[in-house]
Amino acid sequence: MAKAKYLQVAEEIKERIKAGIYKASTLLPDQETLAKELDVSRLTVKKALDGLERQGLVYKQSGLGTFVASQIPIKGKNDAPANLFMGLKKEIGPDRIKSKILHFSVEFPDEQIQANLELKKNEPIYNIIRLRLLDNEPFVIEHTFMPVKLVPNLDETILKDSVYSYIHKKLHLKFGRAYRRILACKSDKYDQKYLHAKEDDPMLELEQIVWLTNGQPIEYSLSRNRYDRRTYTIVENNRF
Amino acid sequence: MAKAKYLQVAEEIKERIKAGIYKASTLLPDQETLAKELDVSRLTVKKALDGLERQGLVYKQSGLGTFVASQIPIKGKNDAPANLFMGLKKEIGPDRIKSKILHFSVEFPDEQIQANLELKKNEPIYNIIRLRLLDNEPFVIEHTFMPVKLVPNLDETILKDSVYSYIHKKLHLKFGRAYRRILACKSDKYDQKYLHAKEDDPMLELEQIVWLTNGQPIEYSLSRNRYDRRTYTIVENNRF
DNA sequence: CAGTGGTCTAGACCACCAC
DNA sequence: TGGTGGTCTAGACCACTGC
Repeated sequence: MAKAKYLQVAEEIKERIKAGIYKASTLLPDQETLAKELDVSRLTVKKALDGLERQGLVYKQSGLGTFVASQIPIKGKNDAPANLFMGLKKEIGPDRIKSKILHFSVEFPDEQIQANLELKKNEPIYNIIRLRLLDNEPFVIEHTFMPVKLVPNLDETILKDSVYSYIHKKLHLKFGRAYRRILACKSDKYDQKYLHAKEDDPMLELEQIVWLTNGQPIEYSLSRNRYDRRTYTIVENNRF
Repeated sequence: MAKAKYLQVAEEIKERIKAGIYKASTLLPDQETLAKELDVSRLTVKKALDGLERQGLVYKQSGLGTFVASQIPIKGKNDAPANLFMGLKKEIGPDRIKSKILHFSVEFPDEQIQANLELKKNEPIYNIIRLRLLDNEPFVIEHTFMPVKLVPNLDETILKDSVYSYIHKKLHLKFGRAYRRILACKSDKYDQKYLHAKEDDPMLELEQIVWLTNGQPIEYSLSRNRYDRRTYTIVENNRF
């Protein structure tokens, strides 16, 4: 089955913006015209534009039309979108990311993990600590907890490769939603040893719970970044 | 004019979840049933549920139904949603927030501000630094730049009260989208003096550009928080 | 006033899931 | 196989904007 029409339409319009056919701060053709040209209904065009508006690529003004949004001037090289559902390998590229396993065990969950992953006390979890290297430089320490029952047969090979790809492609599970918290904190011994953070260097931490589309929590994790290597970004639209 | 039906429906369903009529991890009535009960079309119900799904309150499974999402177990007292379009006064409550103006001037913008606010070099800006106090305790330092042409007649009274409320209620301008960056950094003299941060205390900074619904940038700002007083949270859904 | 996007409807067909 | 949500259509009316 092909992708939904509204996604194809969104893709097409996105391409045209990228290609410069529709230029920044100018009007797009109106929804009716686009609908006729692309041979879909107006509602399908609107749905596509709604998606692009949420992504910040266009904005609409009732009574006027739909405009291409201006470029964002403060993009930085350490920026990472805070709303992604993918692993580092996919985000940055498999060639640039290497992983070193600092800890890998199976345990019974303590009370906090039981609550975060909705588990009973005798349902085992993986306790994983990985150092991720970007271009062979220490980058992030990821501390991950996952229920064994949802991710069977996890091993060192998968941990070195890509856990997310294993979950998606082998187990055919899909991520649904996530709750994330971003905070600053002081560096600990681990950060100093593995990320070469100094004692008075701040750390940027991302704490998250990820749920599958069927509502089951599959991951609770903490990612600790050096403050000079990572920033998190959010594109937000007031209309939704 | 009353609010759109799909927003009223969303509100109604939200209330029922809060009231416990629909309980966590259980099925909602199907869309057709809800549509009949609330006397709207099925599409209107779906639109309402889409909104609630984006907010993380429910999740849908094709073929099964719509479920009430489980409670989030890691909510903390310093959590602030990273996707809000409102001032501190409205977020936390006007009684608990006080503001002290540390700096207020009108200037020509430097090159960075010109780029961030899409201004020419002779279009003046406000340069505002405010210390915000929560329950009379130092909380955030906000450094804000706004074009004078979009926000005329700004004065100390408004700065002490609520800039956002002035922009919305007096000037009738609406925020459209925002690009935000969250980062950790070291404390500077200002943080130490006004937020009583220690020299080796990390800071959590939010940098953002906010656009109006008509595409004009209205604000570039930096909010500096003590690491132990603020965390930013994001609810994200993989489907959108 | 004309043109734009926003909303809403009834009806149809499809994909997905449990049984 | 039956019931669920996902998509799509044609058509209608409304609200907002600039002229």
